[in-house]
Amino acid sequence: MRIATWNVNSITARLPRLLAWLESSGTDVLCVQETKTTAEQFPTHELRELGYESAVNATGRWNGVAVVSRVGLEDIVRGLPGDPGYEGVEEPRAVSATCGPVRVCSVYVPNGREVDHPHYAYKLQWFEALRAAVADDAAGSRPFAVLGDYNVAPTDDDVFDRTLFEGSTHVTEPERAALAALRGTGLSDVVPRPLKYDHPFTYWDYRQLGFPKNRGMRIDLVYGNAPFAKAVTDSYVDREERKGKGASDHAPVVVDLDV
DNA sequence: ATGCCCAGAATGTCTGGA
Repeated sequence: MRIATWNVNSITARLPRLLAWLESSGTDVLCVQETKTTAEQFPTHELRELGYESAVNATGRWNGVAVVSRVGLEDIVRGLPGDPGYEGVEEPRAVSATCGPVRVCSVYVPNGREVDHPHYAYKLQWFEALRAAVADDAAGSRPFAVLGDYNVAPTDDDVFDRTLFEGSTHVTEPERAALAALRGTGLSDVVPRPLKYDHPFTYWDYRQLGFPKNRGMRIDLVYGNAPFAKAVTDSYVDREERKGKGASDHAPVVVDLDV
């Protein structure tokens, strides 16, 4: 089984590339982030024509997540129990589903903006809600993974130049502690192999030749429980999808499983 | 070559992204 996660930065803008990539890559289950649509605008019908069902949690121009599967889609849970919300509004940042033998949770963790911004406190609160929400599945015997845009670089090697990130979100100790707490439920980081260069970056800024200069970050992560991790046969970043006109600023992370 | 922000809502110019 081939599972992937991809922050598409608008599923409407990305639809031609998304449909082509699903077919060419042979992906069975795709966790999507930043759909930037309402649920009604989500391309459910186009995906169904390719043989994929969709579980969508989306409300408009910001955020939005989905699980797209051609191997079954059951027990859909939209949102996160205990989601703290931002400025009184719960945002569409999580959706879970069971796809054949595997359960997945597609997440779009809040950005945080600046360390002294309320959005940063919200980010840490959201991580704690995620930890609590996935603890049972993480400890279970069924293969389970939380896949998505975590908006945290787990180590200094996961950014192209650590000195440029001092004082910024995505690299702070509390954010990395939140990742460690999540791993503490029984999840481990399924680190992909890079297809080029030394580090498996998953995001490159659109500006200033970020991608050609490989000024990237690894912030799209796959955290799998022990049965999931044991089944992994390969994992890589499909950086080809970051190339050319009409690309997202994130590349898909692909995981192959023997399940 | 992988190439010097993009998307959405809106129609001028913000917000958000990381």
